Amino acid sequence: MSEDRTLAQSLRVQRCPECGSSRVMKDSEYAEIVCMDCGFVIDAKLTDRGPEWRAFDQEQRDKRTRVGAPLTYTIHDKGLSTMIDWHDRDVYGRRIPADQKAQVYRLRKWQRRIRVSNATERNLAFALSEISKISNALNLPKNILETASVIYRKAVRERLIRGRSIQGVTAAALYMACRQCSVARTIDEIAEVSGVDKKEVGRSYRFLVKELDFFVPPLTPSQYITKFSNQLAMQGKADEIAHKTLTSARTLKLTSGRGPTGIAAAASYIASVLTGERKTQREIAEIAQVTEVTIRNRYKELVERLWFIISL
DNA sequence: AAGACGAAAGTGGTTGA
DNA sequence: TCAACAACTTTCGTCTT
Repeated sequence: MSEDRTLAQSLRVQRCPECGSSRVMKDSEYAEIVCMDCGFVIDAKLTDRGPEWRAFDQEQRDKRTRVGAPLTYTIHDKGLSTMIDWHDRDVYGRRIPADQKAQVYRLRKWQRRIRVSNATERNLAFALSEISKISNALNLPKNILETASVIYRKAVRERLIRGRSIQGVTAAALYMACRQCSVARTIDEIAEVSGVDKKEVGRSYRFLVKELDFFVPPLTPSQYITKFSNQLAMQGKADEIAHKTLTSARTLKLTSGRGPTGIAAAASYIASVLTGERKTQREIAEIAQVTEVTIRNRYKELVERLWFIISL
């Protein structure tokens, strides 16, 4: 009974948080819940972590509990590592008799060999550590790391890594994960910390999107606005105004075809002026990675069309 | 003197023949 | 594959605060 309930709870996802579609499907082969309309990966680890037994008293609980680290996709064997340590001692700390030492040594050797057995495993182990490194450097949340790991595993399974640099693909997978989770990070930032050429990251990214048949929702300026106001240390009020400016701009069709960073930067600039905590164009340009000229152009367009809305 | 403004030329990526 | 194209950048001179 409780088994059914916990499973149902873990699968109770009715709507895609990204596009609101109710066509949500469980892809058990890849252990994902995926939105059928926009491709958003709603949940990537369909492991039922709840206990599949019931315990009526402490004794039963102790008896039935099994202990283990949670599964993670960020370690090449999903965290299911067993290591035989190098002490020649048994579980009670007693020395192992000489005639068994050779056997323990052999076991240890094979354990090591099995863990990272072939080239694919080594590749995976290296790539996943690389992903962790980059995501740590960028202070990315853990779910991004997991998503990126899943994407990379998928790429490996589809044999897409051949002929491509591991670093390039890891960076691309991470960028993809950011996009999937609506975390505004530019290719530049990822290229910077991963030490991979920006073009290479972009190429790999496009390749992955095409081959894995992913639909990646386009980055919206509003995601950048949140990021910018954080970096500019602006107050919530300014953030709010910037978002409002943006929605008006969208209804006036001023956003299509324009780079989202430029629009977000301009909206942030307008907000900074309106709230009185004025930031220079250069400051914002620096953070937004666009030029002052672009901010000025967007700003001009926005003000021309929006001033009457604001004055109303 | 710093910041804002805008013109003009240059750059990298996309599109359509 | 190539030219046309729009968005964006770089550069630089001028105006404003």
